[in-house]
Parts: sequence; structure tokens; C-alpha cells
Amino acid sequence: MFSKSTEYALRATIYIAQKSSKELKLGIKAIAEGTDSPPSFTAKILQELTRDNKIISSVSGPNGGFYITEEAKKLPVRSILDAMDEDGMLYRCILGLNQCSETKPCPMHIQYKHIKEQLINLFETKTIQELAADIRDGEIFINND
Amino acid sequence: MFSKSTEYALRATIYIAQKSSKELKLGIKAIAEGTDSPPSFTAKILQELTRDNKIISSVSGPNGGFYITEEAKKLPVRSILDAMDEDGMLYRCILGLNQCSETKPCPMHIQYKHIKEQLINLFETKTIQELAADIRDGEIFINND
DNA sequence: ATAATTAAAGATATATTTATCTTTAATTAT
DNA sequence: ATAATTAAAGATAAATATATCTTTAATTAT
Ligand code: FES
Ligand code: FES
Repeated sequence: MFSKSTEYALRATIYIAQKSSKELKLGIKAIAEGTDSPPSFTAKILQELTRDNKIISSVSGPNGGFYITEEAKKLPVRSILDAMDEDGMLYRCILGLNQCSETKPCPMHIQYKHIKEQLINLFETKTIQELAADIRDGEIFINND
Repeated sequence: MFSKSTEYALRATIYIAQKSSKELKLGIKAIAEGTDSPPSFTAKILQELTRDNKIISSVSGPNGGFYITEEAKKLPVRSILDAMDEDGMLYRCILGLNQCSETKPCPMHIQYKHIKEQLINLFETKTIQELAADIRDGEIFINND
């Protein structure tokens, strides 16, 4: 469904939202371990997510690390896809035609569009903080342990 | 959603099912043009689909080309994913965890599983011939013209 | 001020996917 | 039989995705 980059971005963001606060920032090592992701690659991805403080925030230096603001927690999961330039995926033709449209539909369009709508709805309504809250509550996981 | 390879495989198969018969086989050039796909790459992909006559059939030589049997037309679209080794996609965790399961669900699992079920159902019940028939009927397309 | 710590930025490496080109084999028509 | 046509197979190339490593900059504690 998504690229590795986007999967790591989603897992890292959820992990940060669940574990961090402005007072307790997380280092790249902890994030990578907590999400079963390669540390240096995850670092690169977090750079994209912190650019312009779009989703994740960070500070360098001792006791520095990554955290997410209460504001940003309210963003839909969709905004992570946007930051990773993978939001196009939600709107593509499932057979790879240049456009997915009602006026020039592919043979799978009619049935796929209902599924697509649910996908879009899921990513646009579910917020980062909702996903993070789920984990705290119960038996929900963000790694392979 | 799918790799380029799989997209080309789906489009080519639908095109062949729509236009060919045992008497009227299609050359690689016609298939590539009819589906807006790169000819030599599509040729490679058709080799995978013809291996063991799994889905597509072919004959070399003059008046040769690709066609699909009435039997094969009854296969679900899912069988094309199988042939392209991309059937795993339907069962993966949307966050990229090693397993998607009820017992160790990721934060998106509960909501995604309903969508996933519909995707699986679509690919397992829709047949190649149904997709091809749709095109003949009306305003349904398999290329970008 | 200095040293220590941490992320940011940049350079590089590896693997995979996508794509093309060339040679071979099969089939058919003459 | 020979030549023509077509797909199969194999080799190679280009592009992209994934991953790591090194250097730099920022911040903090001493
Ligand atoms: S046109 Fe193919 S999914 Fe909409
Ligand atoms: S565990 Fe992630 S989608 Fe099922």
C-alpha cells in the first residue's frame, strides 16, 4: 500500500505522539527501536516531518529530541501522507491510468471507488492523537515484538 | 497501491480478454499500445503470466501472439496478483508491521480491516471476463487516450 | 568558554524496480 | 528447406527507493 518511508513515518509519528511531550523528548534511537525501524533512515524521514515544524517538532543538543505539539496531534493522519508526498496514492486509478475519474473510468473504477472513499475518509478523519490514544489503552502495537 | 508491473499485468490481461480469441491473437505491440504500457516491459510481464499457461496463452511465429482461454477468463482478478507475487499486498499491515492480526493489531487495524475485507472480496470475486465485458459495453477505458 | 549531546545536512552505498536491447527458439508460409 | 514472423530468454541499463555513514550546526551543562 505505502512505501517503507511512509510506513516508518506513520509509525514514528504515532510513537512520538504516544510517548513524548514537550518536557520529555525522544531521541532517534528510542524512536527507531520502539517502531522497529532502521535508525538512520528514520532520522532522514523525521527531518521531512519536522521541516517547517509541519508535524513533528525537534530541538538539538542535550535533552533534545523529537516531540509533537498538542496542536499537531489534532492533525489527520492524511497530513503525514501529505508530508511524505504520498497523498496522491489515495486518489490514483487502481489500474494505474493517469486519471481516476467518473467520465473516463477503468473497468475496476465503479467498485473500487467505494473502497477508495472509505480509505480517504479514514485518513482524513482519524487524527494522530486518536491513534496514539488507542495504543495507551490496550493491546495495540506499533512494533513486531 | 500496486507496482507498475502489476498495473501493466492487470491492464494487459483485461485488454487481451476483451480483444483476443484463440483465432485472433494479439501481438505485443498492439497490447502495449492498447494499454499505454512500455512494449518490452510488458513483454516481460506477459512471460510471467504465460508461464505454465497460468493465465495468458501464447504461440510464437507468424499469426502468433497472445490470447486467453475461456477457462482462464473465469479466473478471479486475484489470480493475476498471485502470478505477479503481489497477493501479499492484500494481507499486509497498513503500517508495515510483519503481521496483520487480530491478536497483535496496529493502531489502524480495527478500522482498516473492514476496508481490507472489501478489497480482498473485490479481487477474489470479480473475474477477468467480467472486467473485459464491462469495457465492450460502454464508456469504460483501459488506456489514457 | 569548553565539552558533551543531539538533530540537521550532506555524501555515499546498496537494493529493487522499471525499462530497453539483443539473441534465441518456435512456428508458419512459401 | 528457406525465409519471415513472432514470442521467450537473457543481458544490460536507468531510475528510484532504501539504507548507512560522515560532517556540521545547534543546544545545553559544566
Ligand atoms: S479510473 Fe481506475 S480506479 Fe478510477
Ligand atoms: S495490524 Fe496493521 S492493519 Fe492489521
